[in-house]
Amino acid sequence: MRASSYFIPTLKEAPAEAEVPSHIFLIRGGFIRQLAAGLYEYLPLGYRVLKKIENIVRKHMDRAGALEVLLPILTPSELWQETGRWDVYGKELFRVEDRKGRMFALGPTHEETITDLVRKNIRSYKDLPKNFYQIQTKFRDEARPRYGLIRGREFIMKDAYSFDVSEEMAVKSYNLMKETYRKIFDELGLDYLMVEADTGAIGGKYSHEFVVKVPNGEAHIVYCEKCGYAANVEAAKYEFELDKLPPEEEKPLEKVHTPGVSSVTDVAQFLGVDEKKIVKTLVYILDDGTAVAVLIRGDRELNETKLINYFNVLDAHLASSEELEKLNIVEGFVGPIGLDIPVYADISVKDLHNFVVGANEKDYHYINVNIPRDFKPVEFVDFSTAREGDPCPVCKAPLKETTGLEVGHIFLLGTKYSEAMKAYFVDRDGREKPIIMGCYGIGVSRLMAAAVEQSHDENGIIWPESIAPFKLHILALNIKDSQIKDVAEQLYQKALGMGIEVLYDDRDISPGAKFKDADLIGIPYRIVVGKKVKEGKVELQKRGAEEKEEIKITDVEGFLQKLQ
RNA sequence: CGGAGCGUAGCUCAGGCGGUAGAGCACUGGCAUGGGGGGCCAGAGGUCGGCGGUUCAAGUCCGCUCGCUCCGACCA
Repeated sequence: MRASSYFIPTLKEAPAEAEVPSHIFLIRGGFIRQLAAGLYEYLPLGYRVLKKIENIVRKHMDRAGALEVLLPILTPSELWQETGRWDVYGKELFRVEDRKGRMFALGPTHEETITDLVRKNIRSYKDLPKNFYQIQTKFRDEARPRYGLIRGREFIMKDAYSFDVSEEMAVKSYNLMKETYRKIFDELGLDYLMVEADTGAIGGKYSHEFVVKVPNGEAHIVYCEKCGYAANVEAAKYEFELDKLPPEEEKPLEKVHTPGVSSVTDVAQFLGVDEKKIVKTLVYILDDGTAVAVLIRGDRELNETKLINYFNVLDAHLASSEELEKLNIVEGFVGPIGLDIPVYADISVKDLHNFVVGANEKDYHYINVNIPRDFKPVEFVDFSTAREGDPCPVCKAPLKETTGLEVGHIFLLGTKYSEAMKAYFVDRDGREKPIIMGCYGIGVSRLMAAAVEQSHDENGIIWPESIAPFKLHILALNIKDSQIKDVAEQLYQKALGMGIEVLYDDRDISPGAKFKDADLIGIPYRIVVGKKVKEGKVELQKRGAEEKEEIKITDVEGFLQKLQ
């Protein structure tokens, strides 16, 4: 491709709204442009990258035996009503009405549609297993689209759905996808982790996320370097035993005056005790309106996902001042003793002795509290958020913490959708049974951003070879110099003839501008044709590497062969 | 959805004290040049987000509205 007839509108300055490297460089490099919040246009260069990512995903999905389909983006509301998600999915669902008043959703994901297809066309165990996938534009009316391609309202996703006759077979399908995902992300050249995850609103039995390690990522991950355990903090466990305080003789319960002192730090300081001996009492309101108290040691953070899962609700929130008042609970001095609502305790409170809690009375705390002498929680549950340094739940080595960008998520769904939508098959024994499902997503357009987040420098993008828009960039530094032009032209034709994807910068602009653009665009290999042609030499460079290498023009062919 | 900020040339931004709009870069033509966004000359480009109000006069003041961004909540 000749740069002079191509379309790469690079920018010297980043648009004011771009904050993160992938957003800045994809816009500056002429890969994408923004149309509206969360909506992006893929320009020729950007679309080349996107297609490369798609094709790598497609190749590995096909090899795994998955069957590519294309489902309508518009999905009738009736299907969403069947699974209850028309209401549950909430405002994130883009809803549209046709001229007859029938409601549709712009598909944010396609469990309903594919399950409908399968229930209408699969009747027997002989038709299973099957795994259908598609690569398609998805729509989610995000409350807050941000960071360019990382969180858009319209984005490209690969979504796959497996259908099996038994849980055992479904696990096999799930594991096959797990391996397939590894191959995909390996080939994309990304540094990623596969982590245990929470299933969230999609539901199901268990799930794993694939997370690209980037600074300031949205996903918080803990992982163990020793045994390989890794999990999203939403789902992460840790081995609490190692962090327990030593046993103590029980002292008599005492109420102490603590005027205006209510935060853990303040109470610990005021009473001169370790934060680990202060127990926080958090009042949560579940989505059915029930209030529960949850105790957790002062140095630990509560994990709302664990709480929501334990109580098997869709949502829960910390009680507001008004809600506390209605319950007759004294804000800032809440404690388990004499509380009228059910009290649950995090495992961090188990075997804790002579600790401090609020006295349910303004400006008072109890000290030397002991279980079960002074109160008895309904149950001890793991409610706390794992963090760096906590012992690994598998091997007890200290956990590490990192942030990342979720680029893939796989779920073993079980029968959630097949039962709701009556997707049954007739088994070998002649009985009708629900199909066991799994679903598997990859954020294709987000991967483009993830690759840039992970691979760039201050001058621009450094594309992994597998997804670079072109493999080779030829710069003719002075196109008016006929010798330079002839040599560059020759090399370009030769590369084209060898089937190498090459971008030839034949524009009549200054050398500096060409170098800057080349760095910004980030094509892996570069041949610079300049003054040295007079000595029969050109320069080779690899994007991201400092060194330049001068080689004889006659030797370029050998270099090109390596790029084929 | 709560909080905050910003909308002036293609991009980055100035002008804010009311008096008919500017810079740098980009763009067009010309000249000189050619190894890291370089120089000189000339030019084109704007209903100052929109609607309404105050005023002799509004980019500037007031009200409403739309859009974009950031923090948080939320998020397969």
